[in-house]
Amino acid sequence: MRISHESALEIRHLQLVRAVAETGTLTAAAERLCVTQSALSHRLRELEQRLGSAVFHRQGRRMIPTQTGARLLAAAEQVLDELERTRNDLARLSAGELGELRLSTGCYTAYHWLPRLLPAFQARHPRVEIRLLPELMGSLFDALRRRELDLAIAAATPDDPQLDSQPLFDDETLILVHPDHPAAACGSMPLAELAAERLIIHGSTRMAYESFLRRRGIAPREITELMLSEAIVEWVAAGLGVTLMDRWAAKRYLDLGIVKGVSAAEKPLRRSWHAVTPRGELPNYVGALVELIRSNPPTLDPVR
Amino acid sequence: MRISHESALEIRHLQLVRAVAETGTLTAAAERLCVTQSALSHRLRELEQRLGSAVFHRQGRRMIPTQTGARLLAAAEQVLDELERTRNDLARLSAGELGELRLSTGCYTAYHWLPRLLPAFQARHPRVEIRLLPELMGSLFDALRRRELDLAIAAATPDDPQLDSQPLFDDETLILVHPDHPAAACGSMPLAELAAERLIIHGSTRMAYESFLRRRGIAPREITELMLSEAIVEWVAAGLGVTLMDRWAAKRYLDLGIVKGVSAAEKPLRRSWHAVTPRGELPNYVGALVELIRSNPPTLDPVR
DNA sequence: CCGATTCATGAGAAATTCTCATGACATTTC
DNA sequence: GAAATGTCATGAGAATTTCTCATGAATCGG
Repeated sequence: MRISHESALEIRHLQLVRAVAETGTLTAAAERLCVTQSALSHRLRELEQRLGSAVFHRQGRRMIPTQTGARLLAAAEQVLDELERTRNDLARLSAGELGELRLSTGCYTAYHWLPRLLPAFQARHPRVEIRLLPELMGSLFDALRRRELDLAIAAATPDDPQLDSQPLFDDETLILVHPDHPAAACGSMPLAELAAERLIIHGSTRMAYESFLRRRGIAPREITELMLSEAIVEWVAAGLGVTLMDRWAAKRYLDLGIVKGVSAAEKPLRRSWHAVTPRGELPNYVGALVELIRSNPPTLDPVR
Repeated sequence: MRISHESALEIRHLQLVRAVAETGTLTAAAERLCVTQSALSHRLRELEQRLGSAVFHRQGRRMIPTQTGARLLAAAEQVLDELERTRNDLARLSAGELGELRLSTGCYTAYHWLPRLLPAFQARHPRVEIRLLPELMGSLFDALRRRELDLAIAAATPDDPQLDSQPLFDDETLILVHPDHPAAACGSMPLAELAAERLIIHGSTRMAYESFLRRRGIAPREITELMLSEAIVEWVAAGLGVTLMDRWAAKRYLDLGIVKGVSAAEKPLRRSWHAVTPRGELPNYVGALVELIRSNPPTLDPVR
């Protein structure tokens, strides 16, 4: 059973107050609100009974706000305006014009190619804010499941019915060596030879590469971890070791000629990158960004 | 017939969003809002249908706001908080603790004695703002009828069923003369003798006094209008003429001895001041101020 | 003083919003 | 992995709210 309780102010009351205060009569307010005058009269009576005090003075045929009415009018303006703004924002949200896109790659890779795509994306979705989240609790996929993330770029595809995945682009991981390194001449290098090298590697990718090599039974002589790609390349260029780096991340340095990139001799180290999203309805701009990445896989060319 | 229309956001929806966002589940929210879980489930479904998009992600047994939900949550906080503030203010308004008291005397008289009463009034009604309105369209009584005024102090009582009136205090209007004036010695002066005098008078009271004298067939030799009581007194003290002034307004200058006050010889000029208010319910602090004035009629003594 | 306009009111219809009784699904526990 | 527990979803129908319609009463202006 539903108990009739001292229900508070309703939107309907605020609309009434504003319309009557602005038009000066119940009749005109009724027309504006598309109801009968009688309905508003009942509404007003109910409101005044609830409040226990008059909201309008009945001055002949005019309705003049009491002090109570004046305070209600102020509330009405504020509340109804906020609801109007909310309506607008929600419309833009569902049209995908407004929103937030929380993105992570779980490693440093996006820092290289994402900035190149942003101008094109922002041109199409000017009011969508892209937030690149570097640090997350647990794995990338957990964050997606917790809805703390809208999009993850990962080299692995998840086996989880709650997550959707689609391929973005393939890339080859090169071995970067000093130009005078023997492998530089022949253009490839057996992975096993890494055992004789010092491997210099980016901190954020260490785990991935280390386990990748371990699965092949390869243990580099020494692993040095640096947090800056440029520094890694300088070390390699100085002959202090070799590194593993995705082709498009390395391209800058290869063009400079200070290091050489060689493939793994057995077969190239290919990595397949995927866009992973939570299953279910997503803002359409998420799909738009994924499509933008797919159609403009990382290169150093400008994006149309 | 009532047409089912795309009604917008309701308070009820905002309460739902806030409660669910804060508690994390529909069930807990239902308990907080004192309805069944089923009711909230229906409400939420209806809201999502209206908006055309999900408000919460159903993540296992947790409800996580979507971007739409997040925007709604922001609106909910703002709107519900404003409604709470409104409730508070309305409660204080009807308790008379908060409000506005628009007061006018239609002439300058209140400037003399009202300030003396204000500290006592403000101590009892700290959040009531007194506004002294000097200029009004039409008469004082018209302003009351139009509800532009809460209280008028007038020497006349209105004959209008829409207005209430109650006596405040009586006062005598003195004739102020130069200490060497012949009337100063005997303490009174026939009104008729004003015909031989230059009457110096305050602009705001000119009309009242002039018609008062005319009704008695008295026309002063000359009338000079000044807008500052102090200036009027200085003129009288310089022997340039005489003036009419309420006793309590004149007391300051009488004490200084620079002018003398005498009564009308026929009988003292008594004026009966009244508090006039619009009929109907009034904030109780209006009555409080009237009572304060009645129990502390104008003197120059401090008010308890 | 009459006609036009306005707010108020009562009765009953219409629409909304709830509760109750379940079902379906996920998570935790043993 | 089955049972126990807790969650949201759903359909039907009751309870409540809120409206419309048909008037009455009061005010205003010529």
